[in-house]
Amino acid sequence: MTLATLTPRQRRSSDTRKRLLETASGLFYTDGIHSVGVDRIISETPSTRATFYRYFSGKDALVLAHVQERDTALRELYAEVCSRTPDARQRLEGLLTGIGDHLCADGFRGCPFINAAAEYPDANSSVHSAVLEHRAWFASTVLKLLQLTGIAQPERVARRLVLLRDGAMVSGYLDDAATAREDFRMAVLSTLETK
Amino acid sequence: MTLATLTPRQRRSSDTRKRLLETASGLFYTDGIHSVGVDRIISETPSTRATFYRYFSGKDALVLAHVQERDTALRELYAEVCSRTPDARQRLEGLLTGIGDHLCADGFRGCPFINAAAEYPDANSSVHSAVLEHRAWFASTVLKLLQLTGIAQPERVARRLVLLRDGAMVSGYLDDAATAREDFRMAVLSTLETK
DNA sequence: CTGATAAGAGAACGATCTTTCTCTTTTCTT
DNA sequence: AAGAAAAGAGAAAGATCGTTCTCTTATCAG
Repeated sequence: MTLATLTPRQRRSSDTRKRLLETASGLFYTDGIHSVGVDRIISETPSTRATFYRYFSGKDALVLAHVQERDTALRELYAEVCSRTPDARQRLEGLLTGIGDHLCADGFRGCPFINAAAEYPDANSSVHSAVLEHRAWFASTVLKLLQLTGIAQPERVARRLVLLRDGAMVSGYLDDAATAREDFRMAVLSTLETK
Repeated sequence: MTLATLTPRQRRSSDTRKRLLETASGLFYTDGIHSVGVDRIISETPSTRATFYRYFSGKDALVLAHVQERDTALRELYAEVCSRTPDARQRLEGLLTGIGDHLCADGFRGCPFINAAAEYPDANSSVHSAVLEHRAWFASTVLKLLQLTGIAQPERVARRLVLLRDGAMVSGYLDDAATAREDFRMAVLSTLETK
């Protein structure tokens, strides 16, 4: 359903929901999920409790929407990269340098999926499952790119790159971000070198 | 102060505190810090509220003690490794294979420091600072070992190994642990190869 | 044995959090 | 213009959490 098919009332509704979700997602990311209460989300949107519970069945649904929204945002960002660069090798480089730049961006506080998984250890949790789904998408995306570039042992290299990405996310958050970016860049280069 | 210098009463006291801390540390690690209340810790120790607040000024102090206890435990574990193997190269290998094995151990739920940092993003927090302190110790430990082995560019290699460790911790938690161990092992080997 | 200290047991307070509810106002549709 | 849908405003219930408190029992020291 595109935006044009919506009535103005429905568009207003979806805007309200989007605003609530954006506020929540930002607060969840910067302050941690369990540390942010519904009251704070509502008071900072601005909106009201009744409106919030009209769009979300509860906080659990909001947290799940937060993780899924981050997931779709990254998928769309990657789709943009693909639309600009048809070459697989360039797509891969754009993806990896994008990750490195992300570490140094303002307000970077680590990987939202890793952080969410830390707060939701139960593998049966819908939030935890959403994290695993995103990770599966990312891993398969990297693998496909490597297969297209014709690199040797694409599965092994793909897992190595994902490992480096996770480490860079942690290091960019808890160590110096610029150093983490450079270390990640160097590690990626030596990984992609023919061995 | 050794155990022999304590009076029996003091020994009993420190046992009670230790029991409370061990229960809390286990629950914090497996279920997340904000998800575990004081009531649950007390009911599972077993102990009572009054006793708990005799040894800890509050939950914040308990959380900090949890992180610090994990830190000292790892430092002591490393000291044991050092006492067994005097060679720096063997110490490094013991440290790295120990990390890999740790990923596959029962009840592994990721790095307790990374997880704690996800729940305490405020850099001024005592918990967050304790995480950074542990990471600084680990990074300097790896660097010293590399310097003793006489490897080229020890700072660069040390940062690479820490990056791989962080990635392995995340992957061991959210992906297949055995695969993460093997990927970590291979990445370490290619990092330590002379280039 | 006696006093002091530690721990067990549980009530209770205040704060916070999630959720539900009612009432009013605004906005869009017909 | 009239009715319907959405959002604002705020009270309040119900649960949980962190904390403090009193009272009793067990244990060790002198």
